[in-house]
Amino acid sequence: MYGDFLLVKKAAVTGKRGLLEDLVLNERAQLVLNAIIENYIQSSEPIGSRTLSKSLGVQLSPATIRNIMSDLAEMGFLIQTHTSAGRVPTDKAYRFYVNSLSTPSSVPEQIKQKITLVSTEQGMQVEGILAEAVHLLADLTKFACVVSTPKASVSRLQRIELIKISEDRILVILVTKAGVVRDKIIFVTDSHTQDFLNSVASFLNDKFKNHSMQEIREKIHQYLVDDRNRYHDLLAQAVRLGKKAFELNNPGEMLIDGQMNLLLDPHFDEKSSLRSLIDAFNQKSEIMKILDDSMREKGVHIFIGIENDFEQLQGCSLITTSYRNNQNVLGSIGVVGPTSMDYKKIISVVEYTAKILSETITERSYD
Amino acid sequence: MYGDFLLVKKAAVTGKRGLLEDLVLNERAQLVLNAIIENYIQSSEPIGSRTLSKSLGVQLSPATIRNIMSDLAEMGFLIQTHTSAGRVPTDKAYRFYVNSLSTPSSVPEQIKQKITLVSTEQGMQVEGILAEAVHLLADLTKFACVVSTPKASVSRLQRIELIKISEDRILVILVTKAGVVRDKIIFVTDSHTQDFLNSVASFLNDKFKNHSMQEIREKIHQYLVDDRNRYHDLLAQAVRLGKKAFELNNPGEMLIDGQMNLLLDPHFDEKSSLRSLIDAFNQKSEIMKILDDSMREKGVHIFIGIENDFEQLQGCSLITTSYRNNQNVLGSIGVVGPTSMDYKKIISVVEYTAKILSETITERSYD
DNA sequence: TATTAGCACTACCACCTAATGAGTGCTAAA
DNA sequence: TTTAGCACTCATTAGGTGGTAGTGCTAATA
Repeated sequence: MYGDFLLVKKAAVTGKRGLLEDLVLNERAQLVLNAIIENYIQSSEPIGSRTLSKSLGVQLSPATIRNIMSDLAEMGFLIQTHTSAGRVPTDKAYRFYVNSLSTPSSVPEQIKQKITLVSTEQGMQVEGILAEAVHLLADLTKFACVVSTPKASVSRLQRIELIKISEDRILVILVTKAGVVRDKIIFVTDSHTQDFLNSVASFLNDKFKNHSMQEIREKIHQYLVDDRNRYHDLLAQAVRLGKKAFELNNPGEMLIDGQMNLLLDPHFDEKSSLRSLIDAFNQKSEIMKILDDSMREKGVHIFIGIENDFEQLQGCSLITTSYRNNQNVLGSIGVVGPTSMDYKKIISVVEYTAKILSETITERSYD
Repeated sequence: MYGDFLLVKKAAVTGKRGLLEDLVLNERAQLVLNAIIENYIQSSEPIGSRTLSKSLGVQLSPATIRNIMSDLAEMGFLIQTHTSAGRVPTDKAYRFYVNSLSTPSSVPEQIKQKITLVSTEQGMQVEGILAEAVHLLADLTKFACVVSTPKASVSRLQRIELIKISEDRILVILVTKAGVVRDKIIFVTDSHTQDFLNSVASFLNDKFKNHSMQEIREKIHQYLVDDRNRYHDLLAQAVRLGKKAFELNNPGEMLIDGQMNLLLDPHFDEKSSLRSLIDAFNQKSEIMKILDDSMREKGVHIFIGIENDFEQLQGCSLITTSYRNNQNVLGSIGVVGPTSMDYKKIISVVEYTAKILSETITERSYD
């Protein structure tokens, strides 16, 4: 049994002796593993010991590499598609590889220039900018890309408008500080004049401007709990309409671009793996969930293959990060691609795109 | 030479003797051609004389059918992939087939029920309904589907709002009778108070409510041509702001759904034909143009293969039709699929979906 | 004259086989 | 511990075969 000689107690490395909580590979094994992964990312073909021996910087014979590879396979970092084939990295290997990427590689100047292009048009609003960003990202990465639109709930109110549509319908328009305009219809039992609605809107604007939707909902709830008879008619009506107007509205949208890119990727050429991806995209909610989660914590989030909770996504990797204005985190943007994607490159491109996106949206915010 | 015996002078058929403007196939040739097309639509495999002889209603020997097929091939209705293969319909054949579909086949009750599902949610706005419709259509047809969002220009004004964002930025919100809310930022050189903007908005609303955007632009232009000194300040400012506010805004969006469906279709399994389709979808403008065109004329529009002006689309067929509210034609909805699609079915589904979509949107309109 | 039967021919396809080659694991030597 | 050497495995490829679904042509038939 070789096996063990590749392992170094993490305790020894970190200096915390005796803790033994995890194990890491020795230097040479790492070298080989990384080389395999990077080769495979490039070629998409199983890597054999001979080819690796040549391309590897260090002088190692194929036989030695075979020994190392054999051990790595036993530890679950590599698998063979069949006995006499080269080896292919597992999800575990990619995880190891990604974790070992300490310094985020910088984005090439050429790509930076392309990303700066976002938002040349002056009048463009948030949704347009997002669409442009996700399209750009899809173009740069050649994978499928997604972006979640800002959640209204976290943003602060800039203004509310109430527009009478018919006797029982009122169009509510909410403008948030983040620059997002949302509209919805509410139904009422008794009819109001437009003048009256204007007064109500004016009242709500005075009262709630600059408050977050969450706060507003809470305050309205408070009013309702209080004895409503204490209030004069306008206020009572305002509160009642306000409750409906600020009710939790659309759960947030998601824009997708570049799905078709996946078709051209050699890793998805068997139709079976595509089918599940199609399902994943059709049923937006799961991807949405991942994007939502990645809003909560700063930085780039990476989900590799089986790490995804959603089964349909376990054949691919997601790289997401949040975007924000100067006040709040607004949403997430991300890439969906094969587990064998070029993590180094994609991570940096996603990160940089999100940065530029944040800057652009901050510029357009209404503060 | 057989050839000619299949042809009947159209003149003879229509009764206009001597005109000779076009030629049509004789009855039996039509029968065979239609059978080939319908078989091919089902099986996606070249059709041979023997199989056809069996499946054909009329009693005809394979040899006879071969003669007919040979002539049809010579006339450009059929091609062979190789010498000893069965025959496959050309775009010309599909065109003939589609033209001969006189009575639009009715939609099966089962599918009708699914289509009625559109718009269960009460508060949903136009864009949401469109998204639902295009998703539904993609699901029913198993092809890629597109829908263009309503052009603001044709619709009538319900209301305009002007919201001060910063000293030099004003958020314009346009609500149309069709139920579409559009927003954009305009830039101004001198600052206004929100109260002033309210007056301007109120003025514009009084003046222009129920007028089409086109009319409004013309009227504003008229004001500007007139000596502007004749007007008092509010009006002058209103006109100036109004001009910017009603300027031709976004060229209209397009929603796409079900692109991935095309991957599963046997006709697109060679990557080459997919590539051009990906381009077509990335460069939305061309498909948009087709949708725009199909708004101008009533009914279902069918573009088969090479009939498409846009080269990237010449490998597939488009079926589009417009949707409307009770006032105006608003946009188009359509399907993009292989040239060998089941035209009979797809046409009827597109038509019916557009009908239901129109009804739903009319219901939600603000008139 | 239109239709059909018969026949020679073609080319794809599925199947087999053998050769090739890239890869492995193991063992023994350095 | 590393490496060279060797036997082995298995996917891939090329060549060859028979079968089959198709054609075109010709001559006989209704």
